[in-house]
Amino acid sequence: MGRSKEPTTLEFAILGLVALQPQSGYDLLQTFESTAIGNFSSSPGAIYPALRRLEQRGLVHGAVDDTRMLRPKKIFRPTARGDEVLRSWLRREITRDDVRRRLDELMLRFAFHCLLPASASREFLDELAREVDEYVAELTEQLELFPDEAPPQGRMAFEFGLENYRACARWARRMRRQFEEDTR
Amino acid sequence: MGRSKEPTTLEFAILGLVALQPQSGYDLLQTFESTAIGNFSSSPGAIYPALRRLEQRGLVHGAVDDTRMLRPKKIFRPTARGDEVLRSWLRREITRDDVRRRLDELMLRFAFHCLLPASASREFLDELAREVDEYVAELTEQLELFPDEAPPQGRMAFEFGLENYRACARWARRMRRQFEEDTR
DNA sequence: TCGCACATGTAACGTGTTACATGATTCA
DNA sequence: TGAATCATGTAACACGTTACATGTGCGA
Repeated sequence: MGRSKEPTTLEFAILGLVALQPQSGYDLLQTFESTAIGNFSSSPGAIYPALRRLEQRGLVHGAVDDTRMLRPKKIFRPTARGDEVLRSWLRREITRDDVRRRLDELMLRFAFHCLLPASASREFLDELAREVDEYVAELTEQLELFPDEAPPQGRMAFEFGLENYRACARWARRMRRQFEEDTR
Repeated sequence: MGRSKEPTTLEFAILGLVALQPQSGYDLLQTFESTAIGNFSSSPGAIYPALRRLEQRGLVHGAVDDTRMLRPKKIFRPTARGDEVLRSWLRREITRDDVRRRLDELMLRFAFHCLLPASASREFLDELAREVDEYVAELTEQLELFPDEAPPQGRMAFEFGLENYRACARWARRMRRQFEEDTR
């Protein structure tokens, strides 16, 4: 029963999906191919090995579903430990590095926040807005250091990154307001 | 003399940097650590092997700079073939898949567009705006298929992606206007 | 002479990508 | 009976990450 390693983003994605809805490897494949979650990789060559790793580490368990239809599927669902690992991932503090380089993983985390009480989503969005604001301030300072005589395209690409982070902060605040309305 | 493989994003980043300014592996390391380009990985363990691959494939060449200072550095610069490969990468048509999953690589490409005449940047930005618009339309349709009764966070995360692409299209058009002003 | 910045690497490891293999079940 | 879909995998390969190794020249 592996203590061991931090799951991959892909493994977390799979863990979250089977927590939302227990399903087989093939079902997962379909999901990855047909929905936006497919941005986190894809293809049997990644999914099946990831599933097996999760099973070896005791985070998911597959049981054969013999409500005979086509072929019997192995339906995976999180174990108690898997559920724990997933939830602690979802609640994990948002770091500067998450914002810097793993914004997509943060969004994946948020997508699974329906597994937690709404208060967790509120905290997530507050924390995100704060972290992103700080990072935007940092980037803005860096932008001012760009020499004016330099060719413009580098600066422009940088500005795009900055724009995205500004949009992220706005998004977080807008979503946050929706949670207030929903729970009042 | 390797014909051979498409360079990695990291390899293109390095190729572009030495095209802008010939430099040593260590200089590259500094650049990756200290600037926004560091979002494309980092650390000696990636840079040095990538440099050597580029050299083996004949895309860059390093010459020892013995204008004796500290230790002699090996200064890398693109070969004729490397320059060609770089430029054809910069001019490559923008695909849906680039937009879907490699927006960061697209921005890297644009950042190096100062190596090309301004007309290339205009074409790039026009093409990007068009491709992104189409993709936004596609995503908007998908958004409408989300069931209303589903938990909201998944939809919200999806909306964030959509927002980013809208911001991207706006950015492309704004930059495009700057190029008109600059060249009129 | 101690330590730090300069400068360049290498080895182990895990994981994702691509491409291929296999076999069951349904339907035309 | 053949094709398409369901369902699950495996093998080769390359790359990035992490961590470690090594040595030089300079200033305190």
